[in-house]
Amino acid sequence: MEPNSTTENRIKEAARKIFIKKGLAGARMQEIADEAKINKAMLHYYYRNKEQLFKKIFEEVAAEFVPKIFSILGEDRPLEVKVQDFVSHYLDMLTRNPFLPLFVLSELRSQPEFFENAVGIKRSGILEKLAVQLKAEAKAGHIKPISPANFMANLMSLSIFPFLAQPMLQLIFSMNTQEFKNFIEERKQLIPQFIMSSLKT
Amino acid sequence: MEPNSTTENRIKEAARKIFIKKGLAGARMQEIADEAKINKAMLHYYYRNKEQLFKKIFEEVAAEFVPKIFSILGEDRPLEVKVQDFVSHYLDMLTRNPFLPLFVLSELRSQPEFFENAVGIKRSGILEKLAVQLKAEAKAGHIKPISPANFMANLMSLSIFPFLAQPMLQLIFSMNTQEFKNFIEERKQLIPQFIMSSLKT
DNA sequence: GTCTATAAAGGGATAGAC
DNA sequence: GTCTATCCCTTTATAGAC
Repeated sequence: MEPNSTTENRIKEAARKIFIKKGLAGARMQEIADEAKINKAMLHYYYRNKEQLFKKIFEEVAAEFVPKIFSILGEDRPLEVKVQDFVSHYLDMLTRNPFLPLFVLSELRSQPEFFENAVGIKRSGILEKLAVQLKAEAKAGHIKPISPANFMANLMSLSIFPFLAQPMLQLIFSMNTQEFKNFIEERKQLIPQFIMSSLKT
Repeated sequence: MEPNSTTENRIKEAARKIFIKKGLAGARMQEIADEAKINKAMLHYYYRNKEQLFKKIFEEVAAEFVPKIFSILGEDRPLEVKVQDFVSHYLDMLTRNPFLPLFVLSELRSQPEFFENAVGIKRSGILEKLAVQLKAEAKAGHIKPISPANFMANLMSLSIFPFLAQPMLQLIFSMNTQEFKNFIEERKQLIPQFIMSSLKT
């Protein structure tokens, strides 16, 4: 068993696994209990009901999805370096947690209110810093002008979408799981190139 | 009521709406019946059970998601024109059906076998034509070399992801629904520019 | 804290009248 | 084809012993 194997930790790990795979509606309390190797009644002892257990898990997972990594974008470094760092770290994280984006975005659609707490990015000032840098670089003629929203949408799209569409991409391009991993690995180099080339004046 | 308001059509429209919003596990037969303004028993009369009703709907929706529009990419026209056409048409379709991508990709994760029939793209020869064109353009020095998988992944990422992440983007960038529509409208021009600039030699 | 047993609600499916 | 009534399995949640 795991190192920090208290009952509560086992419940959280099990719930995380099952909720991410099946979503709130598709998950079964019995399945979570089995995965945690405990009795179903214990779930209710620790977290009164399914909703509360889910809420707890979702908030933790959502906080990972819009992660510390975003702080990279607020640092005082050249744009290109920040893009490379962001893509590299984010793709690593998503390779370890490939189902995370679909889970967060799916549940976010039906439960938008869960998200507000989890997202620190809006209050962090990162976007403002990024906006200043994009404007400065454009004024200096280093890049084409671009809004922070479009810049971020492009960066996140190129990084996250392949994981959302993994089954479809594997089907269309006849990739097995290892080939998909190689594809992602290759994109760690390519995405920053795409982004920076598209901004060239 | 709708023009072609047979019972079967009303069931399909209602089921489509509810399944897309809640998914297979989250949808309730009662809710679909209410939406269609018929009795729950009628659902079972027309489609023996929930699974079959879902399968019918999913196949139709999946066929729209990897749509006729993809044939644009196989045509004998300049790359730039094809990209513009594709983005413009696809973003229009997604604006009319903003929940469609999340639905298809979510259910595809748990039911990959449903998709095989719906995807005509692999058998269509479009990818081969596209591969030839990308290779020729690169050899002629018009664009940087790029694999069809990366080209398609970029094109689909930039087009589809914003709809998947709509609630998150609206939250982070403080957009209301109209502003989001304007954002998408703007991207009809921007995405082809990004794509083509990133391929410039 | 942990278990067994069971209540209570939810929801898919069917029988049978019209 | 359409409805009402109902069955019955599944799943959440609780009671109560240890």
